[in-house]
Amino acid sequence: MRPDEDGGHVRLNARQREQLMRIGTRLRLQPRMRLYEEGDEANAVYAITEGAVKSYRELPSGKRVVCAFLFERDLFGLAELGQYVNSAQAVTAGIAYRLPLEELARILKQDSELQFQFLMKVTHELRESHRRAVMINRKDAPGRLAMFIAMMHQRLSTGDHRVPLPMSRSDIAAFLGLSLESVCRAAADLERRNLVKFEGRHVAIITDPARLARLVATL
Amino acid sequence: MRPDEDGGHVRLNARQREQLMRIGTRLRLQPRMRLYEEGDEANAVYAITEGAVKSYRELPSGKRVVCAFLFERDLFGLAELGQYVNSAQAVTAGIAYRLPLEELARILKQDSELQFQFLMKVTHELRESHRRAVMINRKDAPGRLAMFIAMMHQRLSTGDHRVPLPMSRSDIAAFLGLSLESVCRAAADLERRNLVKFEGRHVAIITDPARLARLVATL
DNA sequence: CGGGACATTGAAACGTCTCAAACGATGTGG
DNA sequence: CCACATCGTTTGAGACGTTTCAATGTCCCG
Repeated sequence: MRPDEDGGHVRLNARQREQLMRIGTRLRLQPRMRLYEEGDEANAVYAITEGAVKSYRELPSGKRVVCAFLFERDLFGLAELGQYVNSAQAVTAGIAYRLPLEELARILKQDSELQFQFLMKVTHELRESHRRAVMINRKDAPGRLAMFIAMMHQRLSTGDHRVPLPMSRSDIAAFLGLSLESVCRAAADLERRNLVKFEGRHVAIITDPARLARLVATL
Repeated sequence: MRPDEDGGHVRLNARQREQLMRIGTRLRLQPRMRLYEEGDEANAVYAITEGAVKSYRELPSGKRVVCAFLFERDLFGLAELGQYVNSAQAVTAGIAYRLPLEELARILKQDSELQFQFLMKVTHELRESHRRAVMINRKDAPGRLAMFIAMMHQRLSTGDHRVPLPMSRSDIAAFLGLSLESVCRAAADLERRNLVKFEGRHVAIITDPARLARLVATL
């Protein structure tokens, strides 16, 4: 019952990939481009192959909660089958495939192996969501940000110690359940303690992996 | 592509239910009974038909984070396929079915309709997890507790305004990301404002549904 | 009846939030 | 080419609310 996994990322075989390509339409993502809005009728699922997307919820007060950041090989729009319950917006330029729900359902019912991969995928997202819950449980802003950076490092592994943070500080704040200002201060704090160094606003360099790891593990 | 849903709860047909019963073993849940531990090899999925279970993660510091409370018709143990990444413990007495992963996988591959129900179920859990994220985003303890009570009311609808809260205050705190004391104070606060009244520790009575709803919606 | 876990309440300390102001990059029009 | 407007970011100071620590109270089960 073990699928072809790689750090939680499901791998499709050539046939499956080709099958999806056939029903999907390629989408060129532009920064800030909206893919769907909360409340829209859900008629497609999306798969990213390049770039970054955020899934978020708009609150009556105008505040936002970012539920997840999605990157290459992620699937989204699946979490809500009648209507979308989140909105999705591109954070950077990139490429995504739009898979019409109708046809996708047909394929999934025929190819139980492929459907199983989808089940894996959602299961994995649920796991991620739980990790987020653990992260939010921390009370200290620097700790949360450290976990976030570690998470991004793991997800977007570059081999070295450079961690891309394509999203804005506000987005990070909306994801971590902090105010924008707290994120800034937390970043400054981590830098002051020589754990990470920021290169511009969208790259973090882990300067002391061991101590950062210790901070992350200090729950 | 719309499944037979009822407020997010997937309904299985008689054949499917019977199929699962055949491979499953009935489990009599006792309060505090452990179903599995984080790190154990995952060899079964569980379905509750009665009672309440919590899924939680133990942190190095000894603190706990409750990822979810599970009730009748919920499925759990699915979120982690190689090894369990959470622990699960019964909160009350009840009944659950243990579905061995091996046989379940066989059935799912044969019955793509049933597998689809499982996909729905996990998808629904992911949605729930997002709602939790929104709840945690609130900074005020009374607001969080109000949302929690509203959530429980919706999930365990009793028709009237009585809301069962089978779990302990600590569990609620571990779920909401608050300290035990804050939950108590929040409860006292809601009671002082005449929004809900507590009958013992495990029943909340919504005395002013309109104002409670307004507080819940004040995000 | 007593023990132990759970729950409640009080008082002080800490850290984030909010409000406000300055800073930096970016892009447009004079 | 520069002034200027705009957006996102950074930094500062005070207020608020939760956490923590500690003591007391309550329920449940042997």
